[in-house]
Amino acid sequence: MPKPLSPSSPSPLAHIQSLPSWLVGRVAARGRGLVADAIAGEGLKLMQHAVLAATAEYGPVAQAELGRRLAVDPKDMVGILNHLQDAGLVLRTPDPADRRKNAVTVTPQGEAALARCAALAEAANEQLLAPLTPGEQDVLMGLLRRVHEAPASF
Amino acid sequence: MPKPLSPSSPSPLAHIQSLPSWLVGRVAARGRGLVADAIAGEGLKLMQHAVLAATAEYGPVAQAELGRRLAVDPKDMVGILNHLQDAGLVLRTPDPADRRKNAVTVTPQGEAALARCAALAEAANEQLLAPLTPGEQDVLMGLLRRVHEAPASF
DNA sequence: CAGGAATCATTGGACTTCCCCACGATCTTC
DNA sequence: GAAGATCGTGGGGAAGTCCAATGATTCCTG
Repeated sequence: MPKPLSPSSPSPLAHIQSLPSWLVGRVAARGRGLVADAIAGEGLKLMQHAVLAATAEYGPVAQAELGRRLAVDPKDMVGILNHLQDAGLVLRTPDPADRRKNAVTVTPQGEAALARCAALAEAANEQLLAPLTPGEQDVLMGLLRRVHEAPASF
Repeated sequence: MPKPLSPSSPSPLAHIQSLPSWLVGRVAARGRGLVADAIAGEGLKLMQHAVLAATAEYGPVAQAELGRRLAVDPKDMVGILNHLQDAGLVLRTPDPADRRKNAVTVTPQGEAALARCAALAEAANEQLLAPLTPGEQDVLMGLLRRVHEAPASF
């Protein structure tokens, strides 16, 4: 029995699957999987990589500040930083100016791991966008950036 | 003309946030939230809405087939259909041709709820893509569709 | 300066998605 | 008929996201 022909008629499901939210969700799931697999060799998850990068950029920074930048829940930030600190990539130091805060800094090992992960993540993203020409990739990124930055000004 | 960054990139976080996987993930999260809030009034979750729509399109259809179309785990499909059936939106009937299968069909109430949800979901997506002109929205959708359908042709 | 509001890090719990395994019933193929 | 695959249904678990609450601390305001 041959498998059914590809459905191209207008219908409820086609309607759903043509919704931007559905499509962008599927693409996001694939991109997440690709990058996660790429940096898995470094022992880091997506958010751990992102937090490591954010820490490297913003120097000594409080956890809450990291959470705001990356849209990560404070609870999850604790676990992420625990893992990064156990791996020796990041350091938590009491902030002398505000004893509520932890001043998070990147260790040299953290910077080395970050450099490796950045290359791996970039390769994974090239794979994700392989169907598009470089010019189309720029267009896609520009549109996504506008959609992203419009509601939550940054 | 963006060229690849050297290993010692000056801004790791900006690098991460400019990755397509990150950007598309943020947009997907926002889209998911918008649509979820929109159809929450109908008592449906995202996947329940999608399954309802898929059932409406493919007429009497087996659960496994629905799961394959929507990339939903068979275990989760059971729970989704249980909820839809308890809400009177969907009907499970033994398939006379293959008594292993359940022929899932949409009830009239299901079609009514689907129509309402479709309008709500569409409104939420318009809100998501509001920063773009209609033409830009079409471009974005076309690019996303190509990225989505390239690796797993369906 | 005192007291209330806000912030910080942390913990707890709930929900969702995805994965592996297993079972009985049923269909397909040899 | 027998072997293997498929279907629906469960159990259990890992991971990600979100909300609520708590004790310590800082900031704001009167």
